[in-house]
Amino acid sequence: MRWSKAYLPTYKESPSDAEIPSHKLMMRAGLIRKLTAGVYSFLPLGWRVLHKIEHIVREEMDRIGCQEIMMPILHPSELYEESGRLKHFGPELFTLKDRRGRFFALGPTHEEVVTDIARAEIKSYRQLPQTLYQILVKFRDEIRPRFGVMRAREFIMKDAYSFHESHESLAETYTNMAEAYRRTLDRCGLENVMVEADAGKIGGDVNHEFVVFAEHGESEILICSCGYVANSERAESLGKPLASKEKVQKKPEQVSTPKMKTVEQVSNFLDVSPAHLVKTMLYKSGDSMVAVLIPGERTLNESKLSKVLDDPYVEPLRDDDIKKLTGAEAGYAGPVGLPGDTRIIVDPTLDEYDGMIVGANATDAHLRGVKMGRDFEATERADVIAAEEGDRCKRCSDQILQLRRGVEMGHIFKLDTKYSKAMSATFLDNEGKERHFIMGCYGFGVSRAVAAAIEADYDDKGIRWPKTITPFHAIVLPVKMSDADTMMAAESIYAELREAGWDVLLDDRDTRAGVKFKDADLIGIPLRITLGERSLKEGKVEIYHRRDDRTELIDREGVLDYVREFYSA
RNA sequence: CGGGGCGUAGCGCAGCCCGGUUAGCGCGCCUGCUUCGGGAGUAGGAAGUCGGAGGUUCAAAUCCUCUCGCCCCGACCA
Repeated sequence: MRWSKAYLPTYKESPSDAEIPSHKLMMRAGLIRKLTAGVYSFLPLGWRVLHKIEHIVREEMDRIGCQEIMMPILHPSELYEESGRLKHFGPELFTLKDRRGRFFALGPTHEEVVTDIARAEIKSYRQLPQTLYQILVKFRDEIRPRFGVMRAREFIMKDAYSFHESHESLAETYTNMAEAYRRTLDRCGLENVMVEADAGKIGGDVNHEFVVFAEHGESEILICSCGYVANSERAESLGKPLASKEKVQKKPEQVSTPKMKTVEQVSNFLDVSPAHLVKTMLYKSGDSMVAVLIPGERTLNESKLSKVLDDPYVEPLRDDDIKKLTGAEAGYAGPVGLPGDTRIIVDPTLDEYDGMIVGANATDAHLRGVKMGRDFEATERADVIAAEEGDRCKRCSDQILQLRRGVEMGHIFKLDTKYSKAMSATFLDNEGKERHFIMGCYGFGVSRAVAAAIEADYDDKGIRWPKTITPFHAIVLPVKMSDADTMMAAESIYAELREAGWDVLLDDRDTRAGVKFKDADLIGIPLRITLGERSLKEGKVEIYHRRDDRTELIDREGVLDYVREFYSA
């Protein structure tokens, strides 16, 4: 491609609405342009990178026997009523009406559609297993789209779905898929890790995320040197060691804590560390009331609580309901003397406590020296706190968890029969019995990967593409456009590399060399072939390595071999 | 959805509080001359519904009301 003829606009400055490096650089280097919040066009440079990633994804999917298809974007809303996901997705689903007033959704993922396809054709266990995939634009009306294509409302995703007669078969595909994801990310040059994750709206139990390490990623990963690694939404830990303990008293002592509602206020007021306090958080699950007890300085992980209660719709009590249940204003709830049918869930980190300070279920009062098992009974003991950096690892119990940030690039799920049951998708097994498909689904964020690759490696000059997904393998930069020999060399190297199948960008713009150098750095092509008057006279050209910021002089004749060697390494 | 911020030329911004004639600056863009290996200099030039609608006023980018859009923070901390 000749830059003089190409649609490759670059900016010196970042648009003011871009926050993180990848977003700024994608705008500055002319990869994308925003249409409206969370909706982007890909310009030629961005589109090339997207294609290269898609290509790698296809190869890895095909390698493990997946078959590519293309499903519609427009989905009749009845499908979501059937699967029960209408309310799960809620406002995140983009919906529209046709001229007759019938409702449709723009596909956020395709479990429903693919299950509808499978139930029509797959009738026998002999046709199983099957794995279908597609690379298609997806729509989700995100609460808060941000960071450019990193969290967009319209984005490109590879989604695969597998159908099985047995859990063993699913497990095999699941393992293959995990391996394919790891290979895909490795081939894209992205340092990644597979972690246990939270299932979110897709459902199912077993699921793993593939996270690419990046400073500005939205995912938090907790890692232990013993090998334990998990998403912070799901990670388990033993908390931090207690510095001091509250003494148990003969019977709970009621202390006056006027207007002291937060843990911070109460612990300051009583002059004890927040770890002495036990936070009582009140929830409603169906018709039953739930009190959750966790250490004062900890955060409750609602997703864990949902799982413990087996209820995706758990919600915190509102202030007036708190008053009804405890008889006190919000801020003074405690486990002692709650109505008998209240479920009391206690986090295991509280086992280490002797006494506790808890709300008194009376406005402006707390109880000191409370003992669990004597003053109140726990209904259940379950891990519900959010793990944090610095916690003791639950797996090995003597190492400390470290935090690393990253971008969620892939997410794979064992769905079991969640969708096949909801949508009555069945086949006959070898005994002639009707059974529901056992399913898996596997998503990969293709457009997000473009941003993640930039996020994972850039410098103050611009992007540094990994070799495998770079939009161009080399950029040819003639320094002096008015010099005939320079231009002749530029044209011949450009032609030579192109004929050999390399993607080459020729910067034939009639502009100053400095501008070209800056732009070349910005768009991050791994190899720059600089053609200068002096070195050309000696039959040499300069090769500049973007990643290492290093220049080499080589013979003009050796260019093709040099490029070939660079990319085969 | 709650809170905060911002909409002025393709991009980055000033002007607004305290209303006043042709609305500025930098980058970019066009033309000429000089320059030419790390975002050139110079002379000239094009480009704006001041997000939109309504209002106040002799007069509105500026004040008031409504509205649309964009960005950030939050949406468990009792």
